[in-house]
Amino acid sequence: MPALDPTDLWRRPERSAVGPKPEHSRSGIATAALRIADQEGLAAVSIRRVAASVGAGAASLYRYVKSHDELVELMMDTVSGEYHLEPGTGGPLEQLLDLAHQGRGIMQRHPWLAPLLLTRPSMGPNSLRYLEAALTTLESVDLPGPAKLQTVAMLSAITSAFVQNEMATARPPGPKGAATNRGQYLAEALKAGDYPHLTAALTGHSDEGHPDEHFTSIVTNYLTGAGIPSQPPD
Amino acid sequence: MPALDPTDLWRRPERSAVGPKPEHSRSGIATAALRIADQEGLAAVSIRRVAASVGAGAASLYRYVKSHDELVELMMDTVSGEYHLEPGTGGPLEQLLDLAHQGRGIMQRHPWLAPLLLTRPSMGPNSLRYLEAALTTLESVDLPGPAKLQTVAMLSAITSAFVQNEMATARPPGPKGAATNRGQYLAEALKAGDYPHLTAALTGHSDEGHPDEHFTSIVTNYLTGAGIPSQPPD
DNA sequence: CCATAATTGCGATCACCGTTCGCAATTAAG
DNA sequence: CTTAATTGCGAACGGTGATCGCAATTATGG
Repeated sequence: MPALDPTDLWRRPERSAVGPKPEHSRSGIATAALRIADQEGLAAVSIRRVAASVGAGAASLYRYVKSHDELVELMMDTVSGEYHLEPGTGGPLEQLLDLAHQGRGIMQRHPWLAPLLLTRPSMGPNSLRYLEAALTTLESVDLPGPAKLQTVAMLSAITSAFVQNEMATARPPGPKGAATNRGQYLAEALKAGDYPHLTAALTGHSDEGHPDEHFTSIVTNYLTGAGIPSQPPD
Repeated sequence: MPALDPTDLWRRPERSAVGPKPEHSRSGIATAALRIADQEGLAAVSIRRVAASVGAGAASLYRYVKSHDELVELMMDTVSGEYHLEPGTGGPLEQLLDLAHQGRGIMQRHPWLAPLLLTRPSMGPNSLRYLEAALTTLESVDLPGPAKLQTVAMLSAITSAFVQNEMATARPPGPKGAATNRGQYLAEALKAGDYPHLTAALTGHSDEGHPDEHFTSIVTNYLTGAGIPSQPPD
């Protein structure tokens, strides 16, 4: 009976017919929540915090959003609006590649996004618009519908995975030579003599080229393997 | 100053020299936490819940684990122990493919694992053993150390992404014809006429073959593109 | 013009969470 | 046998998501 599905958010009108005018709005709440999440992480996005940030009482937020999950759903759909979805040029592969790069940019701007994207795909209007655009890209490709969906989903998944890996690898801003706890422990473990290959792999100094090209090659590889052509068939 | 790094767990001895014998153990706590997470989801794994499950007071758990994060780290490393890491046969690609399949199995057995794996890689002994095995697989491959690490990390990432996508797609156990909320909303949105390609893609009945083969082809594709050979060079 | 009905804002409150503190009880070492 | 460390844990603190009830506000129908 209870509305546990955050997707219910999109079935409710933002404002109903009668009653006092709301002092706030979904978009206002969304941008406030976004600012907090971008700066302090998703964990800092609590109902009370967001409410205070827009100048409302804690309980008032529930007039705009039925649950914390719905708030997150709102945030996800809002950032989905950052895609530029003009028709685009090039073959299906090139267009999907462009979408993937855009997605990577969005996930980098909003570090909390990538993990969520895999666990709970959003179904808001902006997210659906993105999906539609991605599928439009595959219009000329001869593949069953579900396969196209799968491909687009895996594209997002790979992008998310890449970005998360990118972020986990990125060394935290430690300007001083202060050894991190993690590093200290690792050093101990390696000194013990087990894990010889791990030691070797970590010892070799990091030569990792430009991550942009790396990302491009991974995605291209996947799409090619999935049967997405670079040029539309004639 | 505070030990915020969950990795600190592995630097502490399980039992110290003096004092009364502990009534519980890390592994006991881990298995209790695992049972709860597997059955009711990671959100149900609270300190109090796990403590009660092993017959201890809530505050007592902190004698074994310094924080909730460490408890999760303990859980992750424990399931990492489910890998079978015998040397294995075949070329590097085949061996990595086998590890990926094992990983998929583990993530399916423990649905809470996949999302965590990307966000917070574990560094416990079992996790390191896995990493070592994966790198041993690449012994004969001529690639710089960091590149090998990247490859192994992306392999886990892709596997996690695939499993999460798999689970999100899997229809929840709705035996009756009861339309889910999500479905209802989607139907409405599609009926509006926007999203024609999405509609088409969803209308086409799902013909998705065996997901095992799909997974194999995706991973093989990635590994091949990453320069991992099927047979060791002579 | 006014009464009605719906809706908003929100203080108070509930249950639960992670975490800390202080203390009695237990144990190994000197 | 004394000492020092360690365990188990009840109680408490601050924060969380969520609910309830009520006063204030508003568009609509009579």
